[in-house]
Amino acid sequence: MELSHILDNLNDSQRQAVSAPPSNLLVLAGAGSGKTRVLVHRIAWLVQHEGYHPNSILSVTFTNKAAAEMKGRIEELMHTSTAGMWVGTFHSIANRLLRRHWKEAGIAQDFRIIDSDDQLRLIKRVYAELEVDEGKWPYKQAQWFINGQKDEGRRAGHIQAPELDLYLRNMQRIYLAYEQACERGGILDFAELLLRAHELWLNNPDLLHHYQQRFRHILVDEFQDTNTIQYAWLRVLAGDAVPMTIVGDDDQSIYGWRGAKIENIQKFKKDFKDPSMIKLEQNYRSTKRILDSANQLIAHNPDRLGKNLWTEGELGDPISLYAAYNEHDEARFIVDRIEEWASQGNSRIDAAILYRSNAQSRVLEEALVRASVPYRIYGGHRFYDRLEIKNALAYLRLLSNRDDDAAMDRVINTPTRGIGGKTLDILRQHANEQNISLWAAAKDLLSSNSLTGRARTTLGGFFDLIQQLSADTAGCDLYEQVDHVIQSSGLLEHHAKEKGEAGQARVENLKELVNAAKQFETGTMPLSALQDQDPDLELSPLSQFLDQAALDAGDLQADESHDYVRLMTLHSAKGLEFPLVFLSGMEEGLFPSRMSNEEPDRLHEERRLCYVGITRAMQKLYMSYAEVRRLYGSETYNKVSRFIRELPQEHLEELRPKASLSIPVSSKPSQLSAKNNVEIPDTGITLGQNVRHKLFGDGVVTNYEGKGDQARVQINFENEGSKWLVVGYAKLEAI
DNA sequence: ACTGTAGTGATTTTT
DNA sequence: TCACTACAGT
Repeated sequence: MELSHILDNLNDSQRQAVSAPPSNLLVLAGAGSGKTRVLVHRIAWLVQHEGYHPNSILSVTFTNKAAAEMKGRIEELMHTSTAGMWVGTFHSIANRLLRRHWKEAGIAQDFRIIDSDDQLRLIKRVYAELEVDEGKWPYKQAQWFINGQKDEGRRAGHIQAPELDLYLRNMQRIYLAYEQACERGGILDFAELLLRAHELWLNNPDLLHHYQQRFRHILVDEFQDTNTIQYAWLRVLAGDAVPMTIVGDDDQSIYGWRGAKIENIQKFKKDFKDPSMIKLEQNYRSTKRILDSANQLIAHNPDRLGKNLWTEGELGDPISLYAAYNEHDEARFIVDRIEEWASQGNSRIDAAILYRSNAQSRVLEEALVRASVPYRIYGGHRFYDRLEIKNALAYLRLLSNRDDDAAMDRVINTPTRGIGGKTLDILRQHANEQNISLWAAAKDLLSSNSLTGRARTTLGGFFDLIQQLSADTAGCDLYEQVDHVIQSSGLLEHHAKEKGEAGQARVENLKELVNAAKQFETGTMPLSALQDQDPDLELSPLSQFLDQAALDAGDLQADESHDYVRLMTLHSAKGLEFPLVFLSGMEEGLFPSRMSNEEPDRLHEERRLCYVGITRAMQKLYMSYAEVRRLYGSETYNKVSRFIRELPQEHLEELRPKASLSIPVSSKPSQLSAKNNVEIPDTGITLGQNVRHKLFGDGVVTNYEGKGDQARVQINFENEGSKWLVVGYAKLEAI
């Protein structure tokens, strides 16, 4: 077979990685070094050169987006379908295994997956059941605890809680009751999928052996993001039988706070047999100055595997640093730069504004709106997370599995049908006492005539509604089922009644859900990246659709327009690239976050986050910080981020050179009026004078304060309307 | 069932 | 500051 297409157009290290013998291999892939390319080409190499059957390849990613991209590129390169290959996220692959082997895994055949929102609701119910005081032990803390334990592979029963450790004893109690509630409802949360998949191997040696025979090679993307249970799952599956190719970058590990173990990369080198390592250091994305800056920054971190990005490309522009007076000034500056860039014939889609925390987006958004610049904020609510969608899905879940308490809990009185708190209490108590699901409890109470009056009527009404919906939609197409459910349940009407535009939007979303169901069935799903149906399994379309909704974000396709700026957190920018990038809020306390100040490891992760941010930029990078920032209602005066100081100064261009207007002011901060015509000492500039600033244009000097090189001049700029703007160290010329 | 108010807490997020 | 929650009152 002609194989040149697999190895052509690769650089030396890429080619080495792709064509390495099929044994354990670690590919240390720097940002923008073509790691997906290497993974895809390696799969093609294994199949077309080493003669592996496509079915014997297992390729694991973290996000659906990455999995979808990989599938697409494999098909493009190999001109074959990826249908037989196992390419998916850890969670979707775990789900696929558990759907097949639910018996061996000891779970319900029709188990449903719940997201963290439903998980929290369930935990709240457990609290009520156990009469735990929420004030003492916040719900979120229990959720954090449970997920953390599962990520480490620990069950509630494994925990050794000393009698005096009240925290641990309480958490264990909650974890235990939560486990039971999940068991009762046939519910699996995200962490449980992974834990069960791991236990599946441990408890069923024959099954493990079967899959070790089946998979001849395992490939893992973003290995630095694996947590303990994911590593363990891979470790057991691979054993000494299945070689692995892992790709990762320790310098881009930014998810330690949610359990990712950066050391898993080093562990791989120790735990797996004869691993070889190849570094991909040639970068095809950024200019030399950007790469040099990133390299020098990350060099401040200890214990790196070590890697230096280089490029054959241009030196490029310096990194521009802007010291804004406050967050509004910063936002205005960024918007001005974008408009300047757009006016030079560039597209706004090529520009991204990145920030450390979501709270920062608001001011930026305001500035964009004021300047009528189109933008889109990334992150936040996923399609399947919206209230109305979750409600609709809960009805569908209940149709698929009556025992799904999380679903029942959500819709039993949505829309309101007069089932009051008292009735619910009775129902829950009965369910707990009998250790049965809410649905079973309702059935019990209704048939035993132990309810009276209104409670009986309303609960009976709900019971009949679900049965009726089920009967009505038997044999229907999926989309008809969805459509029927949102209408007959009264959900559509309920949301339509909501006042304002919100109601309208919700109705639209519900219609979009029907549409999504239609497209899901016909296999033309633009909402989705998943499409990970197991051809060997007979799962109802509804179940498949619900799995999809649980495991996939359902992100809408990018807009038709290519003229909007993108705003996102540094975390969600990982894996992306933009010609023009702004890193905003480069201040101590914000970035690095004050929460990371205590532990060195957390600070290192912040530094890696900055490294990720810098390496997103292809052509031009701006960084900015605000001297004063309003945060949580009070003004904070932050120092410039240490990360700025860690950059090579020769690649930095300060848009406000400090030296150009250093004002030795010995007097107290002044409140002098602009009319006074007082000279600011040693500057030759007087209050009331007209000045020109190279970025802001013309203005009037109206005040100064501070002393020494801390002095600030306050200038009222004409083009800023009546706004006051204080500019420190500004380069000014008199006009 | 809806509405008002007082209290609270506030990186980062995928599945 | 502000957005979200729990709870009390109608």
